[in-house]
This record gives sequence, structure tokens and C-alpha cells, in this order.
Amino acid sequence: MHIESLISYFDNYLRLDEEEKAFIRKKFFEKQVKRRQFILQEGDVCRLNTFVVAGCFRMYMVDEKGKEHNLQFAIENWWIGDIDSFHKEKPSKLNIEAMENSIVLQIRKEDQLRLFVEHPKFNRIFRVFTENALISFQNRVLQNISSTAEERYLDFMDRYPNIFNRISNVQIASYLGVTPEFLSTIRKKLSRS
Amino acid sequence: MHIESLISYFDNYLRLDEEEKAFIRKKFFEKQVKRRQFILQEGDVCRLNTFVVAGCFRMYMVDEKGKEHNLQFAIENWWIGDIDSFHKEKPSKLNIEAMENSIVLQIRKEDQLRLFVEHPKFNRIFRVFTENALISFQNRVLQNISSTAEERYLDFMDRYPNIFNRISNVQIASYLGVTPEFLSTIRKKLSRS
DNA sequence: CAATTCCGGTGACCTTTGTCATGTCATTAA
DNA sequence: TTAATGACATGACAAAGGTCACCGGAATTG
Repeated sequence: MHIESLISYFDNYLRLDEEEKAFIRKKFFEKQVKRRQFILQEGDVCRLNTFVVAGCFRMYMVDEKGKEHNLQFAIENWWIGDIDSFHKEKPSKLNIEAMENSIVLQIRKEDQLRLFVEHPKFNRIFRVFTENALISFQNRVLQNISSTAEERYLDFMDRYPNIFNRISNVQIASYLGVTPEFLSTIRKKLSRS
Repeated sequence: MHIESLISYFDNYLRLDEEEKAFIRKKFFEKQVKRRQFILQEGDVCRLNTFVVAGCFRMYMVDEKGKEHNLQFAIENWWIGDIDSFHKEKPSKLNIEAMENSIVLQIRKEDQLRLFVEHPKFNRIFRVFTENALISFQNRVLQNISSTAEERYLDFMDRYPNIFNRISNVQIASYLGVTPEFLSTIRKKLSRS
């Protein structure tokens, strides 16, 4: 049922023919993920590419002090996975955890490669996804080295209202690279303006 | 002459046939860039994808206070360009400047798209480039939100010795997101260990 | 429903990093 | 060769952000 959401999603980029749709229906499989469950844990190889149909995820790294650093979130119509581990088949240093009960569609690496070979249209579509992700991360790096934490917080609020409104401040602080206490200070200052 | 470097470079990824090589020779053109010259300036649309044959470049943004923030460097065998401007044909907010006399090979967007359509092997090769770039930026974001400036400086030194040894500390500081004065403090501390 | 966990805020104190002015030396330009 | 510019370091002072302990309330779990 949810597979049609994914087909719709691809159709927004490039119209799919029946053979392409059949391939999608055949190779993607649906999974229910409960809150606090993982679809990737550090040390494991990331063998699946994941499309979020419903719910919210965070991909994070735990540093040597045990502190968690959120690299990215993913909500409906977003893809998530550790592409480094996925393509190089090496153990991931990242974790992907459901922040609420979620539904995803997943495809194995070998099936995704078949998809690209047998249906080159997907090669193009996925390259656009990767490019868009790269652009986002470049902007994020620039922002991290040129803006204050307050500016980054306001920008996050503006840019991702659908995420901002459903995750806790602790998670936002981790994503921005500040402590929850400091974020609280920022919020207090902003509420006075 | 330098075009053969590029062909060699591609050959490391996937063996090229004669037709593919002919296309490369035909569509890429060489350019000499003097130190302090730009191959992209903010406000212009980035219409060229650039491969560095010799030399060193930096891609940076100037913030509203006039401060320059280095997003990335590029030396021999690296690609550089503002992919956001390149693909969406919108004015760039970035500048790409030669840090020393350099030689590059460049291809226009429409030729690159022809390359992908007529020679799908390049679609795959460039997707690998984009994925590798994305992985680098993800790691950089993680590092920026979880490490001290000192740790980032040491990592930069280890990871990019070929860049580290040919650019000034002012440029490194800008890339790391710290002031030159603070970097000087870090270096002093390190030289005492 | 009770116990536990998590979230959000607070405050004292500390560390990291920034600002600004200054001086010296190296490099570049005229 | 000289003048100008840029790089690098320094130090006093300031700002941004972190640490730690604590408290109250909301959400989650059993």
C-alpha cells in the first residue's frame, strides 16, 4: 500500500513506466519501526537504503565520551542511510533510530544497483538526490563555521518546521552542536525579544 | 597534453574505450589560471565543472560582515565547482579563487549532461564522485559539532598534508571556522607538547 | 496508578574562542 | 631596490558556549 507513495514520489521527478513501477514494487519491502528501535547500529554494515513513508528518524554518532551527535533527521519522503557504509560495505560508525513509531520502505544494495543498471532513469534520479544532499551539507558546513548558535537555531526553525515541531530541544541542541543548557539560554533570550 | 591526465584519472575508476576518450578530448578545454584569479565569482552562474590538473584553489563565501569562510580547497586531481549553481542555473553565493598559478580542465554543463546520456559509464563515475564528496561533508559536519578546534586542526594536518603544506594559516583558520589569532594560540600550545 | 525516565529551565563557575591593537618578518608589487 | 601588503604571533579583554548540580513537570513504562 505504501509502495504507491514511493512510486508517486519518483513520478514527481520523472514519469515511470509500468516496467519501472513493477521493479519498485518487487524490490522495496515495507517495515514498521517502533519508537526507539534502530534500523542501523554502529558496527553493522548498512545494507539497506531507506525511504521514510511515515515517522521520524535521527542518524547520529556517539563520541568517545559517550555523547550523541545528531548528523541528520529524516521524516516523510526523506531517504536515510549511511552511504559510506552502504557503498563501501564497511561497519558504520552511525546509528539510525526511530524517534516515533514509523513506517519505511527499504531496498538492498544489490537491488539498488540492479535498478540503476536495468533502469538508468533511476541512476539520474538518485544522482539528483545525492547532489541535493551534498548541497545541504555544504550549506550546513558553511553555516557551522560562520554563524552563531542562535542564528543556526533560528534557521533550523525556519527551514525545517515539520521537524522542529516534533522533536525535543535536546535533539535539536545535539544537531546544532550545542548543549541543551545553552539552547535553553538562547530560547530564553529569544522569548524576550 | 593535460587532457591525458584526466583520461588517466577516469581510467582509474573504469576503463574507458576509444569513443569515450574521444568525447573527453573534445569536450574538456584547458585553462591557465594565475594566482588570485577567479574561476567563479559570487553573483555569476556556475556554468563549468572544473578538474584541477595543477595548482590549488579555494571555494569560499563572504558573509555580511565581509569575512571570508573557506568551504573547501582543491588541488591536483580534485574537482571543484558550485554544484548548486551549476545544476539549478542560479547565481552562486560562492567564489573560487586560485591560491597559486594553476592549470585546469573544464566542461560546460550541457556537455556534461551529453556525456552522461551518451556514455552512461560517466553517470556512474560522477555519482561516485558526488557520493564521496557527500561522505566528506558529512564527516566534516560531525567533526564540527563534536570536536574542539585543536582536534580539527590536527585532523586537517593529518588528512590533507598536501594542502596543509602549501596554504597559509589564515586560510586554514577560515576553513576550520576559527580566527587566525586563535589558531596561532593552538599552534603555540601544540609546539610545547 | 505509581514509579521511572526524560525534558526543560536555572545558576554558579569554567573553558573555548573572538576582538582589537600592536609588532615583526616575509612576500609581493611597483 | 623600495614600498606596500600579507602572514604570524602576542596580549589584554570580552563573548560564546560548556559543565555540573539541581528542581519541577511531562511523558513513558510497568
